[in-house]
Amino acid sequence: MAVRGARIPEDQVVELAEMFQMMSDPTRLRIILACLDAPVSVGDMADGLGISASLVSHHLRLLRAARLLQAERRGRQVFYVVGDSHIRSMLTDMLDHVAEGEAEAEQAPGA
Amino acid sequence: MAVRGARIPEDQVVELAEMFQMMSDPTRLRIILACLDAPVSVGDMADGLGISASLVSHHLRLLRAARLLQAERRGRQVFYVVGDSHIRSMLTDMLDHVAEGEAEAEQAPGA
DNA sequence: AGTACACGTGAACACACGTTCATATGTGGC
DNA sequence: GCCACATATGAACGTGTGTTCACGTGTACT
Repeated sequence: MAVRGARIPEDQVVELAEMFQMMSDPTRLRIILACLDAPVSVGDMADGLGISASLVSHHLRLLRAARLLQAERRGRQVFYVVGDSHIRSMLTDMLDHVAEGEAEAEQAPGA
Repeated sequence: MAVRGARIPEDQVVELAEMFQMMSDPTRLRIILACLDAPVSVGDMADGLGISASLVSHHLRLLRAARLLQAERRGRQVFYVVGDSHIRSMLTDMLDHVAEGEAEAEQAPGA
């Protein structure tokens, strides 16, 4: 039997995998989620998430390179937002999905 | 300013990150995509994707544990499918997304 | 210019991850 | 029982990755 997955171009699979990899780290995912609704400065992220500004900056570099976050200077601070609206809606959907899953698990314990 | 991301429960962020991590490896992502529409046996995946059955099995173990794929025995073969329809639609959407991106890049080269 | 603040970068470390090879488990037919 | 086939598992290896610490860059203000 033919495998459908093989028909999808390698490049697109790799690109998609790279996007997922950006969201595969809890710290980095928290950073992305913090920039979902409105631009947030690097310092506020560090404070809000309880991690060093250096670590935030390292992750922001990757997220910028992957075009998941857009940077904008305002004074001496830099604000980051989720650029792609498609990504934004996908993330909110996924959040609801895991929230539902947790609710079900609480409803039917032990299964 | 308050960071919205901090309000989301740690557990859910971690769980979501784990789901994304499952899709963050090209090989594993190809396996998932191969099981999008219909159940596929381990051997067919290995053949179709051009990788060893052992490697496929290793990845399938993770995907099973993450509840992304469901296993079903039929004779001496085991068939795997994407269990969650939410995940299925999310993946097809994401595939379209990257496909569009590639199309635009081809339309406006160099930018 | 010089100081204080916000952010970015580089090196180094420990750890996790994907892959391969060899071997085990399980299933169906003789 | 035995054999062939399909899938699963374990160990081992190289590589990638997240984090920390120290330092560099850049921007505003006096």
